[in-house]
Parts: sequence; C-alpha cells; structure tokens
Amino acid sequence: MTQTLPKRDRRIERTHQLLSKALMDLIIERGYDSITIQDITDRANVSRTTFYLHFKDKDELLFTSMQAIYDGLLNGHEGLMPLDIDRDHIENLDCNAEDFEHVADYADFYRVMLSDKGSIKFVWEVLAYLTQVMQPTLKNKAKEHEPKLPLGLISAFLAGAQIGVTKWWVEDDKMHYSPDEIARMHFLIASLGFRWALGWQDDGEKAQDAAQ
Amino acid sequence: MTQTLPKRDRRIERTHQLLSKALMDLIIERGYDSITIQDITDRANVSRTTFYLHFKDKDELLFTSMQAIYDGLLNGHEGLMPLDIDRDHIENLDCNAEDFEHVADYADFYRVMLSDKGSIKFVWEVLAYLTQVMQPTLKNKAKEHEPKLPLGLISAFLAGAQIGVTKWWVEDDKMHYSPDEIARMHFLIASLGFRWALGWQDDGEKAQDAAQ
DNA sequence: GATTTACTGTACACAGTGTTCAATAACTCT
DNA sequence: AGAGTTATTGAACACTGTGTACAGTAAATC
Repeated sequence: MTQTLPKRDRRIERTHQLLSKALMDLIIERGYDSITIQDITDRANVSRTTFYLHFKDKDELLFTSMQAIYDGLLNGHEGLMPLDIDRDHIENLDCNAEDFEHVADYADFYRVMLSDKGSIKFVWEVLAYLTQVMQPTLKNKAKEHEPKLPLGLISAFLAGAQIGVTKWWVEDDKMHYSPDEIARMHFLIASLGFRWALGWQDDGEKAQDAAQ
Repeated sequence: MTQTLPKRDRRIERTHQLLSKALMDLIIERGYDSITIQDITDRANVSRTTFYLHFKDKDELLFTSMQAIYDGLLNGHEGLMPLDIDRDHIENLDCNAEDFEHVADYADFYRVMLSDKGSIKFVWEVLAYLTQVMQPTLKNKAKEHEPKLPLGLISAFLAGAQIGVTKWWVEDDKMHYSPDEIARMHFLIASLGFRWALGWQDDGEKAQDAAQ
C-alpha cells in the first residue's frame, strides 16, 4: 500500500518537515493569516527560494502538512464506520469521538484555525472532510428507512454543527469537557434534536405534524 | 429613535455608499480576498486616499456595509422572538425563516462569502450573530424544563448547523428549495434530530438510555 | 459669502511576492 | 569511494499592494 517510490531525496524530506513544523508553530503563536513565507523559512532555517521549489504558497504547505494527520483519521473512520451495518445504530454513528480526540490532541492548533486568525479554506476543508466521512454511513442508514430529508442537507447540517460545537469547545468551554463527553453530547443533540436537549419530549408529535 | 446627529456631510454619505456598493459588486464578481483597496476605489470613482480617510481596511468597510442590513434583520428577530413565550414552541423557534429569506435576497453575496473566496471573519461574525439571536429564546425555553445540555453548546450546535445548511443550500442545492422549505427542513432536523430525518423513530429510547 | 471640511493626485517608504541565476553543498547510485 | 545528479543557497530583480503625508482644490455648512 505504501509504495516505495523512486526513493525520495533525504533533503526533500528534511525540508518538508522543517517547513511544516515551522508553519504549525507559527500558526499557534501568531495565527495563520499574518504569517509570511519569510517568517516560515526563517523559523525553519531554510532559504526562501527553497520554499518555492516545493510549494506554490502558504496554503499548499498547510494542506500538505495536514495530509498526514488526516490520512490517519480517515483510516480510523473507514475502518470503523460503513461496514458493520448490523451493529447498534447508536454506537455506529458515535465514532466521531475520534474526531474530538483528534481535536484535543491538536487543541492549540484548532483553537487558532477556528478563530478570526485562522484560514477560511481550512474551515471549509474540515467541513468537506466531515461531510465526506459521514456520507457512507448515512447512505447505509438511508437504505433501512425512507429518509425524510435530502441526505446532502443532513450531512451539511451535521458537519456544520460539529464545527460549531468544536469551536465552542476549544474556545468558550476551554475544553472543560473531555473528548468523550463532548462527543456524546454532540451525538445526543444531533440524533435527538434540540427539543430533547432543552428537556422536553412531550410535544414531539406537534413538530412532526408540522412536517405536513 | 433615529437620532439626527450633528448632520453628516453629504459627501461622507456619498463616499460611504459608493465604496459599499463597489465592494459588494466586486465580492460577487471576484471573491473577497483578492480585492484590493485600489480595486474598490477605482470602481467607486473615489481616490484611494479618501478610502483611508474613512476606513482602516477592507474588513472595516465590509462590516460597516453589512451593519445596515443586519440591523434590519435583528430588529425582525427581536420583535418576534423572546416575548411571546406562551405561543406554540414550534412556531416560536421557526422564525429563522427570516434568515433564509435574507440569504435568498443576497444569494450571490452569500454564495461567495461562504466559499473559499470568502472571509473567515465574516463567517464567524455570522456564527456569532446566529448564536446571539437565539440566546434569549433558548433561555426562555430553558426556564420551562431542565436543559439536558449546556445552553452554550446547544446554540453553538444550532448556529454551526445553520451555516452548514445555508452553505449547502446556496452552493450545492443551487437554491432549488424555497426559503420557507429550507427553513422548515432545517427547523425539523434541528428540533427532532437526524434520527428522525433518516426516517426511524422506533429506537429513540435507546439513545436516551445512552445518555446515562 | 465666509468658513470649514472633504476630496484629490502625487509622492514616498515599506513589506511581501514570485522568479531567475550561478555557485555550492549534499545526496544517490553503481 | 567517486561520478553524476539534484537540492539548496543568497543575491538580485520586477512587481503589487499598503499606509501615510502633503498641498491644492472642490464642495459642503452655516
């Protein structure tokens, strides 16, 4: 699977690592947008010319740097989610606990990137990632019953909500809750709705009537 | 209420309008980030020096320009929401139809601003706006029953979800659904959860057991 | 009509981008 | 270990955009 391509020059590997590390550190220290290429190469002890030999711009470095991390996450998801359809629905969709653990691991990074000092491309990338990751699960679920809303809308809703909750968690809640707790809470409100979250279940029928 | 302050110079009014209009048009044509001050002043037929006489930077112009629009929206919300606690819960929280109508009115603008070519500060501004707007309603609701989750988390969840749905609506759905339809769908999944949206209600108890 | 104030064009220093080039250092491969 | 390849380097360059200063002009207010 991990093909050993024409053996990459060690210098390339080193440069990539140095630049990645420098970027990540700088993001945490000062935010993304204000960082210049010069800042990155200075920190990495690499020539600015070298940077352009490898990357088109800051964004390309960022996304390349994220790739490794996200590959790991995605594999985790793919290993768990779409296949065991017969398991309990609840546990099956609850695997986003991994997402929140991942956020906890890189908390400083996400706190910045999900703030004014972050990058909009990054936010939408995360949104797209979340959407994509839940797609197979939703499709499987949809086979069992007739969905009442378009799947695209459902995944857009859930992905957006997850970003909102994540931002709240790292920013306002200061990660007071554990990854497991926040994952559980997110899962509960996502699956049962704010009606449940606010503490009343009695008038569920009313709302469903309103659906027509 | 609309206090007639020391009577603002007509030239100031005119410059503000010209710059606002130019910025909005340019955003729709080319996206936000790539626009320069020079672009704006060229389009507005105003000197670049004049720009700096009024605004610190592009962001300041953007948010000033948005203010008027959002003031109107907020007044709509405040007039409708927090006061009539005794009305049906469902209709009471369904007033975000206004939000989607507003998005429909400025669809081209939102399609850009909620894309890679948008502005991250704008996105978080909208998120904060949505959060703030639903706060009083949630607090009122919370008085009636004991909330099962922190109110901050609930509003973060709902605000994020609304942005996700809005982005999906203008971008992927190409606004095939009407504002009313999308508002209704959003409200339904928000209040009843994805479990309902996917078409099964039978195991609601299971999930609630999982809450402890 | 006098006075105040906003607008204008030009000019400047500055910061960051993206590319070129020839010299040098470090790696790979046999 | 040596030949050949390739990455890195620093200096230089043109270019774009920012933000400020200033003095002259136009257009408001009163």
